[in-house]
Amino acid sequence: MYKEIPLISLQRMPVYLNYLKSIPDSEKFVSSGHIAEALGLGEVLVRKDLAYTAAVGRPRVGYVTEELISAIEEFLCFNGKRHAVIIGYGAVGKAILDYGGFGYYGIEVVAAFDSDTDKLGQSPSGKPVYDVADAEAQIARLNAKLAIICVPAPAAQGVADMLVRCGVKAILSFAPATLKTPEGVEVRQIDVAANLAILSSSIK
Amino acid sequence: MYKEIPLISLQRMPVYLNYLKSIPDSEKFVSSGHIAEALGLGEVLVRKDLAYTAAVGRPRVGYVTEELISAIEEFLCFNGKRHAVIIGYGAVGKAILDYGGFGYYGIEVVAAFDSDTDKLGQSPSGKPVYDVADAEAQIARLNAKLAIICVPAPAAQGVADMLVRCGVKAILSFAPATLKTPEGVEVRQIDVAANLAILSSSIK
DNA sequence: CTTATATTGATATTTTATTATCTATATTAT
DNA sequence: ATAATATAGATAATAAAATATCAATATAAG
Repeated sequence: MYKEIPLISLQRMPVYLNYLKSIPDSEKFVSSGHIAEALGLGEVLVRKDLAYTAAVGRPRVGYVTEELISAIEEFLCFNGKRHAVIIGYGAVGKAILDYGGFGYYGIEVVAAFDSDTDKLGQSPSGKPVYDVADAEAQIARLNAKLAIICVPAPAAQGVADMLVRCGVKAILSFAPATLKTPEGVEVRQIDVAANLAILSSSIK
Repeated sequence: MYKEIPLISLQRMPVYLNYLKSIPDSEKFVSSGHIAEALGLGEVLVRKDLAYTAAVGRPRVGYVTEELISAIEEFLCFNGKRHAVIIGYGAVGKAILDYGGFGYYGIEVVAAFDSDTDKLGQSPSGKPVYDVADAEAQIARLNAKLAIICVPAPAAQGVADMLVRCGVKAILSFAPATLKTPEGVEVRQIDVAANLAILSSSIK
C-alpha cells in the first residue's frame, strides 16, 4: 500500500535534485545527514522524503549519489514527457519560452501565443509564436496539458477559462490574480513581487 | 505580547491581497467565509491569518474591504520602502527590471548589473544597467538590501557571495542552485521548472 | 423593544509535519 | 573473525498547522 506524497515533500524533491547535481562526481555516496546539513533540514525528514522515491540506502554508506538522482528524476517525471504552452509573449513569456531548464523534468515548452500580431513568428531559439486566436486548435494539435500564463493580471482569468476549454489540466500563472478553475484543473501561482515582499519583511 | 507570524501565514497575505483587490468597489464589506470560499481555504484559517494584521472585523458584518486591504498592505510593507537590485540582465533580469508590480509592496528595483559590457546602459523604462564590476560600490550607494539573482545556476553562488559582501540582507534567486549564505542573510528561490514539474505530476 | 442570525474572535480538537529514539546492518578497523 | 560505528529505516513523541466548536455581539427582522 503506497501512500500519496504530501505536497510539501514533493516540493522539496527539486531542492534535493539541485543539490545532488552540484555534488562532484567523485562523491559516489551521499548520506541523509550530509544532504540535511547542506540544505538546513532534519536528517530524518530527508530520509522520509527520499523514501517516497525508489531509492534505497545502505546502512553505514548512504545512497549511491547517481542512483538517488535517477530515483528522484524518475519520481518527478513519473508521467513521462509532457508538452506545455505559454500564453502571453511579453518579457516573461519570452524568458520562459527559450529557457532550457524544463527538459530535465520531462517537460517541453512547445509554443507561445499572443494577441499582438506583431509578435508572432519565431522565438530566438526557433520556437513558434502563434496568434492566440488559434490557441484552441493549436493546443489540441500540440497535445498540451500544461500551460503557463504570462499575461497581465486583468486578462488572466479569461485566459484560464480559454485554457480549460482547450483541455489543459494544469496551469502555472505569473499573473498576480486569483484564478478560478473547475475541479480537476490545478493552478499554481508564481508571484515574484510577493516573494520579494516576503523576503523584505524578514529583514530587521 | 505579539506573536510572530508563521511563514505559511505570511505567504498567504499576498493571496488575500490579490483577491481583495479584485472585489468590485461596490462590495463595502467582506467576511472571512466569503474570502475562504473564493480561495478554497477554511474560514477560521482566514480569520487567524487576518488577526495578524491590524484589521478588526465586526460580528454579523465582516471586515470593511478597504480597511482590510490597507491593513494587509501595511502589514507587508511594515519596514517601509526598500531598494532592490538585479544581478544578471538576461531575459529574466530584463523582465523583472521593468516589471511594475513591486511598488505595491514598497519595493523599488533600482538597477541591474551584468558582466557583458554590451548590455550596459539603460532598460526600456530608463533604469540603469551597470557593470557587475561596479556592483560593490553601486549597491552601497543605492542602499540596496534586497537583490534578485538572474544568472545561470553555475554562477549563482559566486554572485551570492558578492552580494553578502555588499551588505545585502535578502536574496531572491531564479537560479536552480543551492545557495549558501551566512546567518542573517535570507534566501528564497523561485524555480520555474520545478513548479511546472510539480504541477505536471498532479495530472493523472 | 425583542428575537433571530450572521459573523467575529477565542478556545479546543484534530490532523499533519517534523523531530527524536530505537533497531538492524553493512562496512571498517582490529 | 570479532568488535565498533555510521547509517538506513521504522516507530514513537513532539510541534505546528488546520479545523471545529462556542460565546459574544452587532445588525436586521418582526
